[in-house]
Amino acid sequence: MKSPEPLSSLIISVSGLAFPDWAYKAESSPGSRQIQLWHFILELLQKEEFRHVIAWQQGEYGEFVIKDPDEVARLWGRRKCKPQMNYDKLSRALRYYYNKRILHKTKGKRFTYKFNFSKLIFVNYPLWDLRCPAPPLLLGAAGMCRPAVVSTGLQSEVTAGQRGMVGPA
DNA sequence: CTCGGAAGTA
DNA sequence: TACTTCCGAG
Repeated sequence: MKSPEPLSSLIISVSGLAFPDWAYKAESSPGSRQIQLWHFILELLQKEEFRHVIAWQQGEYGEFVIKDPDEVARLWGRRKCKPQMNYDKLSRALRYYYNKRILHKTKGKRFTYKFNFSKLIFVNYPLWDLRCPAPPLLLGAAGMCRPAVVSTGLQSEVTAGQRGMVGPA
């Protein structure tokens, strides 16, 4: 069954924070796209209820540690309807992110990866409000830490602004 | 554990 | 395209 809700007014509330539905979609796709793994990881990273499963690495910019690989895999598998998911497979998906420049591995540190935020957040989360215990990740760019109450007007702004590339030098 | 090729799925 | 599955190598 398809959701009949209008794209403009769907707001998802998450432990004090509100996220517009488009925040869950990838860069350029107005329609309904499946959730991305990095979206999911960021999602878990925001909720304190998963702090024992996955959390930001204190002191490191955008670095996070998967404290309970099996649980993260189980949660990911549930979201994607892949009951057979496990850390071996999930980590393979994460490794594909290395070339995509979304993530990279923190060598030596077990279950530790790091986001390449410089290219990710600004393109996909123009209004992201990350108040994680970690460093002030996205400050510095245009003031984005705004209340996530999105109106219809912002959507077109986002859709239009996405092509403003932030590509490699 | 971590890496990345190769084949398969939707 | 974005993984999922399987797996040999380091």
